[in-house]
Amino acid sequence: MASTESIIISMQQMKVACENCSLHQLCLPLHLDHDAMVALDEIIKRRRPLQRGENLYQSCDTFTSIYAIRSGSLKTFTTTNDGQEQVTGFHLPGELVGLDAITTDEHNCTARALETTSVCEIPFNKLQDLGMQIPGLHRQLLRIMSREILEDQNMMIWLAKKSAEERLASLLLRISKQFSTRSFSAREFNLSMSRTDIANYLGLAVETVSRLFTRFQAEGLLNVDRKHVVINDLDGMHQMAHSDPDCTQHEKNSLS
Amino acid sequence: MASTESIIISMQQMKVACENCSLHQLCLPLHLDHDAMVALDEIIKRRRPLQRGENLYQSCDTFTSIYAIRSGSLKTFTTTNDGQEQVTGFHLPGELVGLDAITTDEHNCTARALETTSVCEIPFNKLQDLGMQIPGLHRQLLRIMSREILEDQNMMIWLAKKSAEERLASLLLRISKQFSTRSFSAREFNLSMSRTDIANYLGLAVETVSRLFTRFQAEGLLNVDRKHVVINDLDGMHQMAHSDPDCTQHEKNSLS
DNA sequence: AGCTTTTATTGATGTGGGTCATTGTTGGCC
DNA sequence: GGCCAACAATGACCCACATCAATAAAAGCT
Repeated sequence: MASTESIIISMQQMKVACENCSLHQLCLPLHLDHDAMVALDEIIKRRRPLQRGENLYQSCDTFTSIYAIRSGSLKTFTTTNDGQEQVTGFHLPGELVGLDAITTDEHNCTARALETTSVCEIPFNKLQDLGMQIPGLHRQLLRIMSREILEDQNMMIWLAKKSAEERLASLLLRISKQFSTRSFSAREFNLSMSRTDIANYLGLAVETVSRLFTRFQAEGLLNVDRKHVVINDLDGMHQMAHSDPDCTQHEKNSLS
Repeated sequence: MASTESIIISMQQMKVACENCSLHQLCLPLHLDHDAMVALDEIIKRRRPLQRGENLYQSCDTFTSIYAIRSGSLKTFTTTNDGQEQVTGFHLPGELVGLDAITTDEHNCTARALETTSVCEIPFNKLQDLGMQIPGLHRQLLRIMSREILEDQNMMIWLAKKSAEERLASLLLRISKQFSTRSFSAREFNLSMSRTDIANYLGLAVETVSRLFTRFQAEGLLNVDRKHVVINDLDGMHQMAHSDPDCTQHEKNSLS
């Protein structure tokens, strides 16, 4: 019995090794050799999955680690000084969170699971040490942060310039693209976040988001039943978002 | 005559050395020893100042360097696929620009001088090499990028949640703070950017910005004559912006 | 199951700020 | 100096989206 259990454990360990992880080219798209991968693997802490509503970290927590999302999803939000919650992002598998805390040594937002979510914890100090040994790792880290800056700037443009329908369409397309990158359907998925979170994130009222879903459905762009979304007309959605289909053209860069 | 000239040149060189630069704790707030400072100094290229309207780099230019602003100011902007210009930021002395290009190896926005502006060019590859030698430099770079992410996220919150008057008040306070950090007046300064740029950046119409200036003046918060601004009531401005006076609370972190 | 709480939808109404149009102001240039 | 181009200010009007209010439908909880 004990031996059976140990076999199970080792299989799980194998399964969660970075080298075998289907996401490793998403979270750290770096061509590491076997030894480097093992080294990276060794500093990563596995944790039990977070339940819906549980916090990965909270605002003002001391910064120690960044986190790669393996499955599930998170929202990050800050609380403004008048007590209002502001969602700063939704984070899907393959993304890193916590990068914004490096500068302050404490977290500036709270990361909360939107569903059962498992993450890899990467202690930042150890990652730094590893950067001394693995050439290119530092540069890769900078690349990832640079990409985050770029994405945030794109988000700023959306918020400054785009109408309600463009914002919602853009968000749905971003989610759709994320699913298809992970070999899931780009057309059919479940939203893990509430209408309130979506509205908050997009800077809109809940009612507006609700009405937009209804309208998109009336126009035949999608079918929606609560969290379940089926996009019928991806091209139409792109037109609605007024972004060219390949909205992430910067991802096709040739990695060094 | 030749000797006099060589003396002048060496004095200029001394003046622009990082070690003597009054901004070095702004652009790279790292406690480097003399040797490290000299090493950093050696990789930095000086260039002739940019004239108003000149581009430091353009969208799609190959990324080679990041730039620290010594004096003057820049705007960065992208051109959306329908040909519209979108200002993504105003950059004042002590700030680094070009960080968002690391991930793509080419620039994603254009940086244009709003007035006569001088910058230090820091070749990125050499900076990386230097990072191998100077402990803490890499971490410092990550810190700076992390801060940029944080600031962009704050900007996203403004755009998503704040009213027109809050946005303009916040921008004016940010500029005011920047001047006071450099030991200039926090109350009186000249805006280097046009109303159109301000409006574009804040996601507002020019007319709205114009009306807001008029209203702020009528309410006694400030006096404005074209580009010249005198803030009469800093506290009132902070109330208008609905941000606690120390809107950059994360900057008071104890650097390692 | 029945209760309460949370979340989503839909309609009626109001308003902040966009759009359009006009005029005033400043600065560059011949 | 006078002309022109860019920039700024102000008013009239309008619409996208917020707000308020009521209802419906899930989701928890005991």
